[in-house]
Amino acid sequence: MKYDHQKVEKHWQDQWETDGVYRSVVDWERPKYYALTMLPYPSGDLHMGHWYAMTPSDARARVMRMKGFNVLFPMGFDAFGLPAENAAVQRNVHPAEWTWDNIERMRRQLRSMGAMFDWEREAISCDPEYYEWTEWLFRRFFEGGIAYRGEAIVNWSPTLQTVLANEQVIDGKDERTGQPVIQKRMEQWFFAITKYADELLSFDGIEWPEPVKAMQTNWIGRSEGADVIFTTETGDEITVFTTRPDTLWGATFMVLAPEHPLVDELTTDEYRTEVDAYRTEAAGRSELERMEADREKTGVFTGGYAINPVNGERIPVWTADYVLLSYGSGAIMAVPAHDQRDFEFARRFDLSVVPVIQPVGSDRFDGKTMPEAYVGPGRMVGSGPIDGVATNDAKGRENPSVAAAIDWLEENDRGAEAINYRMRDWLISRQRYWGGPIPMLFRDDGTIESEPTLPVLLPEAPAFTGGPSPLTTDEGFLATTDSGGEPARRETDTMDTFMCSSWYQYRYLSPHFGTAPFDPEEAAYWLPVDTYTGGAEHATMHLLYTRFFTKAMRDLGVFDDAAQAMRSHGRDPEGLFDEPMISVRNQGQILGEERDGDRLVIAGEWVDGRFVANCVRVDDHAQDDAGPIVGELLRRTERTLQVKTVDDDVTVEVAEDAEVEVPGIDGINDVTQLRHHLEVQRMSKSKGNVVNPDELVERYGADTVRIYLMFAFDWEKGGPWDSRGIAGARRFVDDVWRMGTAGYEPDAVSDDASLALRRSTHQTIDKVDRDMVAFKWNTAVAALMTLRNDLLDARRAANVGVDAWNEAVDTLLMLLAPMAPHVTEELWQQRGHTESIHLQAWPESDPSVAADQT
RNA sequence: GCCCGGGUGGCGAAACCGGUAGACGCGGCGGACUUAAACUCCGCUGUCCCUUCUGGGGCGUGGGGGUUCGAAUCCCUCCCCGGGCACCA
Repeated sequence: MKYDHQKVEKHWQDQWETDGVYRSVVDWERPKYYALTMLPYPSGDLHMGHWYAMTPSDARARVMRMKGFNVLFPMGFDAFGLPAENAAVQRNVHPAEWTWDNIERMRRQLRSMGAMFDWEREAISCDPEYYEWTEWLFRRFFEGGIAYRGEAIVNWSPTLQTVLANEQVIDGKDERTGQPVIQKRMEQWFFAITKYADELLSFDGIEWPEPVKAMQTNWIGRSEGADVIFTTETGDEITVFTTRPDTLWGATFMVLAPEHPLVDELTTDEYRTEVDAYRTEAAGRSELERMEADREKTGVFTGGYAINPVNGERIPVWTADYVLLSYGSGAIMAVPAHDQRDFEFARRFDLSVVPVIQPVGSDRFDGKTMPEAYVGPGRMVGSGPIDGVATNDAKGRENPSVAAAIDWLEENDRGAEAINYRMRDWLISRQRYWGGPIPMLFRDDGTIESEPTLPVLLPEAPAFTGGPSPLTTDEGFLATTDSGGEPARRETDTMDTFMCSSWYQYRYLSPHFGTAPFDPEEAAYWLPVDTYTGGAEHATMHLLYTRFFTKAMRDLGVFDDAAQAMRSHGRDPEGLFDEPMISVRNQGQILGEERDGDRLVIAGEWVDGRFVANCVRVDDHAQDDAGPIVGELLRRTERTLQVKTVDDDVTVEVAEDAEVEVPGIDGINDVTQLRHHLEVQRMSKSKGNVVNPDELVERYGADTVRIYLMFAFDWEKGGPWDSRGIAGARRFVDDVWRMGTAGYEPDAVSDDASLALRRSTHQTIDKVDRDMVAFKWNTAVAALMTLRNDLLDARRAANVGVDAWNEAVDTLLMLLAPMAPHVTEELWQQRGHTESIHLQAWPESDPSVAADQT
């Protein structure tokens, strides 16, 4: 009988739901395991990436369950956000309606996976019973001094009429829409994530991927050095941060960012016109231009002077846009002899260069002739009190010269040791409708208060135009009263959706709990999350924010009741609320299917028997006579292309300065884009290479899709989809089906053959167990396929005993159950077992059987 | 420029601690079944050379060098690909 996947999968999905097989309930008698996978945004349809991310996470959760853990594996939706508003504008449908429709469709698709989601824990961030508690956390953060109102130069998108976080701006453009972003000064709500910078730098006690830790460390950007106070001739103090206070004696000028408030004050009448012009120009310059590497330094003299606090020298103050207001104090001391940027600036504007480090064993630098800034070890010279002190490449106080300089600054009250971070406080205000309202109100006298009653519900909004948020004009929403009954106006901004997803792992515990963000009794048992799986693209934003949230919640006492409950159950809460997730695993990305090759039209000329191209164009519809060489790209190595033309394979060398045109890739292309275009295609609708999981599930079954996704790639790496390979996964399922359904009758039983099959069985247990724990799904499937092959051989020879055969088949089913839950359950029950295969104990290998025969 | 992760057959990949490179699958080739095709089944499949057809040998994990009895694996160096950060004081 042929395997009817549609019937079997439907049957078991219904049966499991009826039986409540996946309901997770607190049970202090059993060890817990909280498995979490990143919640999807309800964009419309579940795509292959969701399947790729979620099915191994589900398999892992199932393995842990068979190993005796009480497993929680919840699912929900990150449902606020801009796409819903865009849909409202484009299709005249309310964001709520669009979102809830999508959620309904995606729930159905998620069910077709056959995952062990506990749907009674489902949490949806746009549901009032969810965002009430996002608001509650905001209020708690406000009361606890974490949330504050501040003025900032923000990234304002004129297109979207909203402010964006630094993380959402790439190269001066909105990361999502690619629209330009300008700088604007506005009052906004911030979270003081920088208070936690040092704690966030520590990854003690958690097992996170090294690249994620490196990216977060990089992002936080801790630098050790000193704050030094300079005094201007106009009497203002300017504090500058420097990592090299030891080079202060070589500071020959100062530079302020063009936006720095003191620039105005310092500028003398003589230079006023020039400075104002420069500042206007700098303000108009896009972030992209300003960041452009290798750009020649620009700047102007303000006419003002400051006093170098270490030697009393009078040094000129310039303003230049290579100094950024957003880093440090927006002002620097410039030491051109020992900083390459300052050096370039000094040379350009003919400012003096005074070396204060002398490399051991070489001549003293001459400031007039040195060709570039010197950064390296040596001894301090011309540096007064720290003259002669050794200097090396170490950072901060580890470097003797830096330590000596800090000591001198502190003794003489001219500065102090300081630590600076690249990370800024988290700006959470969004001028949008479809988000959680910020629960704050403004009284007539300008004072601020948090909303006395939560939740603040989003009002029904009229038509969406894509302009400013409807909240700003909705009088019914705006007008309210403060705690004393006096009239007040509501905050119209909503919260960054990253806030919603920063604490959802806690709402999952008790999504309907009405008196706190989560039920302390549930939290006491389930927290923290044991394994979190998701994409590496969330390394710095989501994964940093959720760590910050957990630490802030801990400090504000949000976990106190849970800790109390833990103690009453005999579990020590010490350290359990410091980090949200013990271990994190990142999966790779599934790319679009590799195509045969692009058609290229190549122009150029023959040089010494090689064809050198000066123009290469990708055009899939090009005729054979469209150019000197027209054909399919076979291979590319560096600048050499193998091209298959109608009559021959031609080797083409692409000239260094050749023009390359690749459709769909903007900007200047070079020859590397050809390979990129050939092979590495993200799945996207515009490229027409999207593989729809629903169609595959219908044709091959969910189990086959799950097995193929786990088998065909190194999970942490991903790769291009190959539509042909899935047939092999289906053949495997069919073989398993036949072995599970057809009886086995041995012919001439041989003890050796029986033992060999048993050995294979127990070696497979070993291998699969190790691989599944290590998220090595591809080799786990390969091992199971090997056991399948051994079973096929055994059947053909009909020479193993029935016991060995049955042991092998049952083991194969149990080991496969986490990956292919439906077909294994069906076969398990057909083979006469009455309890669900998913409730069985994970097979254990007998080392004496598994041992290789010698 | 800096910081991560990679480079192994035609393709996806495997190789646990330095010990038979290429498991498993896809694709391909040959054969069986079929009127035919698909499905299914059997065999072969890194590469080159020799061969008495039984086998035998050379080469081979991006390039070059090193350590070692032995290197895909360790060290040095260079090249290439992917990702992140980038005038960060």
